[in-house]
Amino acid sequence: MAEPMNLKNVGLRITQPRLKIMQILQQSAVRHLTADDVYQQLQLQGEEIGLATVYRVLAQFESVGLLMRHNFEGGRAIFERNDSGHHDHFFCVECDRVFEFCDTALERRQQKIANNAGFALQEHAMYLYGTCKGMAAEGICSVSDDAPFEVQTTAIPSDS
Amino acid sequence: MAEPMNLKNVGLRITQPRLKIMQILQQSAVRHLTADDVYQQLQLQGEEIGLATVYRVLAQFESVGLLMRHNFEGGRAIFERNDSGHHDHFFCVECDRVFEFCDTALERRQQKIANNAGFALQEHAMYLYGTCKGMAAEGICSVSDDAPFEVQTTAIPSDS
DNA sequence: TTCGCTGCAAATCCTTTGCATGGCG
DNA sequence: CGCCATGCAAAGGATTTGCAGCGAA
Repeated sequence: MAEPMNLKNVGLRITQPRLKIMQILQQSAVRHLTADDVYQQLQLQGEEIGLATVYRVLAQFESVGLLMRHNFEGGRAIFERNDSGHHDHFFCVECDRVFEFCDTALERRQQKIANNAGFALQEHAMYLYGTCKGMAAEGICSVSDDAPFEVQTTAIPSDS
Repeated sequence: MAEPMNLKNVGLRITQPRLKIMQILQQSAVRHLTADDVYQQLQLQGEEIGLATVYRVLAQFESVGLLMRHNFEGGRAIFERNDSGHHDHFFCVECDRVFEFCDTALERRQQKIANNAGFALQEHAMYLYGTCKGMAAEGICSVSDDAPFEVQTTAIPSDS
């Protein structure tokens, strides 16, 4: 994966709108963006790219695996670049931010549940909803999307 | 919980539309319904209840805990009666059915992850995607929505 | 040049809301 | 009888689509 996000690699014609949108996705410190977020960024940069094109390009990027589309609560789709391996999400209902984590014990447990039930597990999505540390302590969110919170715990017994 | 779904118990005025909608929710073999599914059922039964009322009543039922609202993929809200305790969902990508399960070890693990990170966990949603037992074995789904598959495992070590 | 891509606007889909009427308590 | 609830229609927000012109290969 030397070139994780390359238009040629996925068979899409190279156009200005696609290049610009990809640039925004790659450079954004915030990993979780709505279509409108991308559109706003384009406008800030003076680009004359229509919202319809943003939707079309994001859908194309998703279909070739460059992006993942999430459907959190609230109805709007959230796009995330697909370059950092699997992880789950924590959504702060107070500050509306999305944090990421990955817990291998949790992953193993999911696999085991599927196995026990005779299900062939392909993938999963887990969303935790609650209040983040900063919101609870001071009424403001203290964690930025730039440095998303991560949990990588592995060895804690499940029945602790 | 002798009367798990009773309008009086939750302080809602008893009206025909609410009674009819509750009846549909209670009698439906399929536990996961969209607002339009409910509306279609009402029309089949010859009821003159507007779609707006369906949405309003479902929202009220949700706010008093009779229903849960899910936002699966696809943008439309899915409502489910809240009479069987918390559970997570397994989607069979072959037969498009939804199964339910609840695993306490998984629940504990989620709580622990949140605790470690300083998050106040309010709720969560977990969706496993894969192929169900029947599909894998015979090409048809062997489990009906009427008798949803359940996993209640509790004591399996997380590091198996 | 060719055919895919884009912008714009209109169309869809799902859901919510305003308002006058109707029905529960 | 007083209000809350409902039906209808219209508004709203997110996303998709039709179509003529533009641009990459």
